[in-house]
Amino acid sequence: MADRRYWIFKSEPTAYSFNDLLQEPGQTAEWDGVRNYQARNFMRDEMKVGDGVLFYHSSSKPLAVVGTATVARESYPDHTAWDPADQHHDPKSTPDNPIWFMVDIRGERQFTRPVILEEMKDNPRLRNMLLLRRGMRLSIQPVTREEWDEIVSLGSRG
DNA sequence: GCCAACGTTGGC
DNA sequence: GCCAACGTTGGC
Repeated sequence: MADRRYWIFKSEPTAYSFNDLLQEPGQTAEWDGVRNYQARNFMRDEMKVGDGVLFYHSSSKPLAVVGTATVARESYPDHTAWDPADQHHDPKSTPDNPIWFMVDIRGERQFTRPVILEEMKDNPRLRNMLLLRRGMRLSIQPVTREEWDEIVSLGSRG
């Protein structure tokens, strides 16, 4: 898969954790609720089935990448935007003219140990990671092959 | 709980 | 189209 791309998805584990993903049927879940255009564009325009996903726990202890997932379904409209009862309801989005999109991801591997944010900051190989940039709040970010390899390698150590 | 760094909204 | 006000994110 020469053109496989890599991403990092942030999630607050109190809202949805990596463990929650692993307990889904088929370990697969809709990544719904994203209401940021840049993150949407990544999902809608750039993600392909098979892309790698680093699963990052934000606003938690520890702040860390805890495992990997893969994109299991290419983007399609996020139906939660049409649901008035949903927390992420957006009346501007309709089935005829959807604004928000999502992909499905499938849990792949839980790390043998979390790769914590502090450690990532100290790692010269991750110096340029978007995640570590001041003020970078995007919940979905692209990750380079090198960054992916480094983090997966760190997370695979005993 | 604080607050910096955003993104969005809406008046003009 | 500008930009102040506001809301949110997310590390600290």
